[in-house]
Amino acid sequence: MIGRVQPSPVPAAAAVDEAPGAAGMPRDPWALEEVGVLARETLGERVTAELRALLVAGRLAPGEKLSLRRVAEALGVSMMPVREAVSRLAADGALEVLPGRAVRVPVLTLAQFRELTRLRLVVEGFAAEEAARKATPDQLARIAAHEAAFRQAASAEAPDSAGAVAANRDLHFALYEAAGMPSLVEMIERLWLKAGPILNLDMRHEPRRLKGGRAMQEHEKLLTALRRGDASAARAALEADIGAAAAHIEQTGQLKESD
Amino acid sequence: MIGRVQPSPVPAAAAVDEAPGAAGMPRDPWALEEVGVLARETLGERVTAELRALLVAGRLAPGEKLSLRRVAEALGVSMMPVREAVSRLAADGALEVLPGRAVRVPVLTLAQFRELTRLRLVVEGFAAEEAARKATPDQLARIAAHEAAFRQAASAEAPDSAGAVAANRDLHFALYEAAGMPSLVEMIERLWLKAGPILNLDMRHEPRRLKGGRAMQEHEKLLTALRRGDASAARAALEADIGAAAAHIEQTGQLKESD
DNA sequence: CCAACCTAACTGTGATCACAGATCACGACA
DNA sequence: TGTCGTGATCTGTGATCACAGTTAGGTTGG
Repeated sequence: MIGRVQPSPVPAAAAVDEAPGAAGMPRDPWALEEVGVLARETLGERVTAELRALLVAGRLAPGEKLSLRRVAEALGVSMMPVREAVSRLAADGALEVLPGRAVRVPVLTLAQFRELTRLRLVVEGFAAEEAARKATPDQLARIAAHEAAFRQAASAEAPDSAGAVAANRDLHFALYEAAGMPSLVEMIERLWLKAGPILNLDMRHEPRRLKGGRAMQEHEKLLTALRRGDASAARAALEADIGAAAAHIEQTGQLKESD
Repeated sequence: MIGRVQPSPVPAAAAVDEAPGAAGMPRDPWALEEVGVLARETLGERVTAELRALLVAGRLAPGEKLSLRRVAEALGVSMMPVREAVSRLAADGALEVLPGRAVRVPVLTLAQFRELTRLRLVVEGFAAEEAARKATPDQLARIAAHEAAFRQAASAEAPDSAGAVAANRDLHFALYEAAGMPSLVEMIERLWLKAGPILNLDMRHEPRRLKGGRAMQEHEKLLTALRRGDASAARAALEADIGAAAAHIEQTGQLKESD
């Protein structure tokens, strides 16, 4: 069910407020150069972003079926933008459309999950190395902030599972963006889109499980490695983090056995 | 212009002939299990595949503008499937849709091309290692066949540029599929989709340029490494192949300087 | 009481229409 | 002669309608 979608479908096209009215009297050419191109966000992109967020956050469970019409109704838009969004996500493998049936969140095979994990180790490990070499102090501070947020959310008396998931995601992607390679970040986003539903669904379900303690350790090692500019240590810490999470998922047995 | 699109737009829906008529009298249940689900290919997927093929083959030049209506007319379909195809390809970065203007093949910045090359070295290098470990004799034979085809097409008196491009693509992807990791292959396809237009447009333009000789050397080294199961040698050969091609592209100066 | 059929609701897919915005070319004014 | 305004044309985007296929539920026959 898509019922509990983010409750802000109505003010859809109200985000582009800074349109500078008419362009009458260009007396001050400097001011016009600073406004940027005011990127118009199409409805389809908006729906795509919405679904992506739900997927990486694990709020759409594997096997859950989606209906174009219901999603459209829930988001207050026509069926058209939803079709576009689903097309894109299906092309990425983040959703799958059964032949004549419905569109649903893919359920990963054990083999598929293991392949995904190996790819994450290769790609995200490379990103960690690169980030260790090129991260600026400002970026380091931002990563540290997310690490603190994760620690607080995960180690509190009443663990904030949603907050931990979000902080973990922010931490990782702050790291990856520090590598300064946009296409690499997109690549990793695609991997997370596929693995997100299981990974974060589980993390949301049992918040403080060994994932918590282990993740915090590795995050700390990662930070010190980044501060020293030690690429291989950063890679090792990140690989340990990914590996620990993957091992935990595997032993919960939420994965399909064969094809 | 989409004018010189593959000249087979008319027999579009004529490929799914093996529909077993009516399902009257299921006397032989065994036969029914073998037919598979006869994957119905939707029109949108067909158009997507068509455009993908054009892109990786370099038959759509960077900066070339596409029109949904013209592509639809050229392919003999409605505008709808083309929209879906363009949406998917745009999500992959293989096409880009300017805000209010048109959809066009992206023109890579020098920096973007270098990033893409680095990612290819990481990902395709990993695939080569994995293939060296797990390739079966049958897969090795297939790779060798493509290598022979490339050699013949590239070293002939009148070089067959289109054939060389196709053989090169087949060779590489036979290698990557030998790694036995489907998601990895998809990942590499996405990279080729982005880099294909420049890479193969150039290869098509000047067929026997140093790219030819160098590529054949590295392909040969790659094959011997695969036969020995030498993972690091296979990676080295592939990296040399990619690096040589990339260096050649850079020195032709077809890339935008900044953003 | 169980199984098989049959109907009604719902699925994604494709086509067509409507619309705001951008592009481009022609023509008028300075 | 150079430059700006202006209208026709074409762009992608979104909505609505139509359709074939599937699914699920209720009913009927055994």
